[in-house]
Amino acid sequence: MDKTFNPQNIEQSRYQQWEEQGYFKASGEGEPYCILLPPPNVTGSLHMGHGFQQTIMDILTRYHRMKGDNTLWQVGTDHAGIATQMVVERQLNAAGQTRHDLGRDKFIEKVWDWKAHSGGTITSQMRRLGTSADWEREVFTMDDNLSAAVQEVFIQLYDEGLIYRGQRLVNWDPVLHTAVSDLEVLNEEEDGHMWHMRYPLADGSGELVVATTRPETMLGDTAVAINPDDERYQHLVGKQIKLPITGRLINIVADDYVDAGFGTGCVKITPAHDFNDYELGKRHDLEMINIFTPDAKINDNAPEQYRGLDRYDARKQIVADLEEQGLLVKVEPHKLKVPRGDRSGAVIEPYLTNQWYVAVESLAKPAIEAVEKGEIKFVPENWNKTYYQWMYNIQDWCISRQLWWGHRIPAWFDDADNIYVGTDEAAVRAKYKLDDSLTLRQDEDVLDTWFSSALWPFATMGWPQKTPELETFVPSSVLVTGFDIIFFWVARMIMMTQKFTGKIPFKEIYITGLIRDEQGNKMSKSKGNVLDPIDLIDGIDLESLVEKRTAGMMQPKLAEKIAKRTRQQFPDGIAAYGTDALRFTFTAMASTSRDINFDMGRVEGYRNFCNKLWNASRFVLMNTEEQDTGKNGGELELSLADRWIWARFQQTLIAFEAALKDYRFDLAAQAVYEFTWNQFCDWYLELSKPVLNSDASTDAQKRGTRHTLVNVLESLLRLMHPVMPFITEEIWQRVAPLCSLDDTRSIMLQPYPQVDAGLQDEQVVADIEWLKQVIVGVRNIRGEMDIAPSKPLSVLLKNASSEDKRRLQATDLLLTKMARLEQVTILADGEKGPASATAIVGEMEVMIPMAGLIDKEAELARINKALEKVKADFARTEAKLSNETFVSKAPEAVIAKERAKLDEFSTQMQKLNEQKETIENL
RNA sequence: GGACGCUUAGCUCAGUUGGGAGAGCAUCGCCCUUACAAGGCGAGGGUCACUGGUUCAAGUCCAGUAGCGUCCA
Repeated sequence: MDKTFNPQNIEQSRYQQWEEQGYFKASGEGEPYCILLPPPNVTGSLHMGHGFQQTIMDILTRYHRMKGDNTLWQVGTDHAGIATQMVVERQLNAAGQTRHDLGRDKFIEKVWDWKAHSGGTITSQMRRLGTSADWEREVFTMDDNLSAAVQEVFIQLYDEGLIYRGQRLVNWDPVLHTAVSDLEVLNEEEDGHMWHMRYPLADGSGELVVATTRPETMLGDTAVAINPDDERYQHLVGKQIKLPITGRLINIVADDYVDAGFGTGCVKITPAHDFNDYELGKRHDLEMINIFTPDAKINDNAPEQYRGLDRYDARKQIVADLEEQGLLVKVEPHKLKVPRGDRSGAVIEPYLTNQWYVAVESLAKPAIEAVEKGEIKFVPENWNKTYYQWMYNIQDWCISRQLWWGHRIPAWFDDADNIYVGTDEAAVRAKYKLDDSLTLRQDEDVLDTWFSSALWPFATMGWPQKTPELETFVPSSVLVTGFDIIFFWVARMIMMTQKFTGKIPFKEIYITGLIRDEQGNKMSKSKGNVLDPIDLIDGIDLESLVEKRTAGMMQPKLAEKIAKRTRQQFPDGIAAYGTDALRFTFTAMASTSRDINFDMGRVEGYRNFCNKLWNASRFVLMNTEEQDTGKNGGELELSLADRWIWARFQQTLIAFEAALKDYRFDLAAQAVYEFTWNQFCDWYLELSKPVLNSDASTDAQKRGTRHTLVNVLESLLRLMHPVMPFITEEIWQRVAPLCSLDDTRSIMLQPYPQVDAGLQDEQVVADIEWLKQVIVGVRNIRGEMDIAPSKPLSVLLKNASSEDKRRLQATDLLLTKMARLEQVTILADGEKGPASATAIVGEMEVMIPMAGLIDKEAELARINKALEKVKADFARTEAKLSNETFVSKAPEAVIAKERAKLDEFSTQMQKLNEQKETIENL
């Protein structure tokens, strides 16, 4: 084995073997356990959030597989309508073409070409993470069978009246020329202005001043609203305004929606271009005047001089015109929330169009109940509040998109715009008994990508066919995802799965935190703080990293800033930490918090942990390979240390499994880290050396220790395999032949370790803890007295009880070696011993005579420090116990514990005082 | 405006039904001891944001305040 752990040499070939051997497939035996991968965009590449969530899914998958469950991790990708269409369109544009030049069919062919060549990026990156998904079952949301499911669902919902077509105000992306759902719009605060404009009353009796952030929309105003309780304006209700520029007459209406304290208290109402105004307009039966083209240019409903102007040019013009007419009162700087499309970044325009909607109310009800009844549980539980809040206020879902790439809506229109829904034109004609002479045209639009994602839990299992998978893996076990798509996806899956299978889609929903940078900022291209998980695995040099972070930056200043920061933060680029270290980092950071600040220091720490495990394994192998490990029989005599490490392993296994059960991956990681490093490496390996290296050890003893070394390591590897698949497999392949195992193909196929009550032994644990205390006591004195670790010492034990003596006898060899002692002498009762530096272990004092070794002042200082600490402890405990209410009200056990503590502190104080006196008298 | 969350060591974070403040990294000493310097041994470091309440006992429960953040309107 190499002296240091080199992940690059092992990972990819191991993965290939696993995949080729078909180890990722469900066994078909045992309890079903299923995880659905939230399908990543086929255009996407792996980001830290994917890495994090997929690590967790893989831990659960590998764990349950080893536990013997019938485990399926269902993977696939999402066709990502807008994103994918944009990618391919951009390529066309670069070649001087548009999609319209090609036409719909040719364009879609191009998209499929693109998918065939570049669509596999994210799935190959997933493989680098070690994800053990069943790739043979990989699906794509545009596959034939999934498309059939989409059609089926659409048709059924339409036939039941749950899908309808209607004219509504939608979020319109004027760049992409499509409607988008509320969830695809990001509202961010931006600097803008508030224009105060004079609106004269029609009867010439005065004027109102309205404030707006969008003066250009005045061309579509159909009312001015005031609050009904606003005494300033009450008397004007019912009067009319003569709208400037257009000269149209509009009403003054009263509505609670208006906040009298905001702006001037008078609000211009543009029902066709604002969601609140739209609602208000419906309440007051106002006319809706659309003033924009699909490009957000002024249309023919506006006065001629503005037609064709872009909305922002129109704004300038209108403001100028108003000013000229003396109708502009003032302009103030104003911060406002600007809606932008999450794909295009364009300012979204509320726009009146015909769209398809799902009426969700009846679907939402059982979906809410499933969570209320506890059939579906959120982890952490608190997220159900977010879910309820959304579900109780759920709006009908706009599912049509004006795109080419996606599931085309299975609806046909005749010339009178009657709607016919069915799988294809022939089916439609048959279904509705239409005459052949009637011309039909199919709806041009496609469905929202999330519409197909919502069917994921059952469509991936073969629905609408009745398949065994549908029976076995619905509901799935747990959904691992981020809170950002509870609405987008989780809620919709629950609704659709219940509707079409009568079952819930999953039993638990584990909501992960969001990975941020080390300062808590969201990772984003524009901030230049994005980390690529693959770079953490393979490493990247500084220049490539800078290049990557600044590529395609439109603003040179920003690029410069990012480059500078990157050079500062990663002067040597990023080291290759390997997949296991990255996975362990994700695992250790998976606590209950909703934000996770990714700290590079921890990746490095866990890389070191991998190296530690690697080297510990080297040590084990060096001492067991080609030696008798008892695998073929022979007497095994287990030392105290051997029995101790087995007992500690049981504790670790229990803690690890309990943590996994609660989805506390951080605690699981901590348990395995602590055991491996602080118990197995720091103590057990050291404690095994005296046995292995001593001529006094019998064959049975050596065999026992070798057996323990190799078998504890083997069990430990299995325990941690779900977290760190590569390094554990690599080491296990060397270790397995030294154990009595029938099947050594892969650690993946091994059973998970089981708790063995027979190996739990509190007495042994206490004995070794005692030994550790004595050793640490001696080391302490060495450290603080500046005595070389290599110098052998003589030690006296004072006030040793029979238990201490028993333990000393049982651990004599270990103690001598580990503390580098040449002699251990037990003082007789009452014997004082020479002046010494002392460590206290329970009632016993471990003394190192000072003669020639120890500096009087230094030892006094040490004693004083210890005394002060004990005194403080004593005082606190004493105060507690002398409090009568404490003694009368606290539970017996607590009081007894306090009393015991007081005794302990008192003994320690007494001993320290004695020592102090002895040394002072020197 | 509504909902939710966070504030514990220099940094990143644990702290399970209330009962002697923890880890990793960083810092400071000493060590190239035959698994590991990506290491070993040891040390220092905290008014648990603030105020009040409940309790024998509060980092933990309750109320309020401040700061930060997320989502929804």
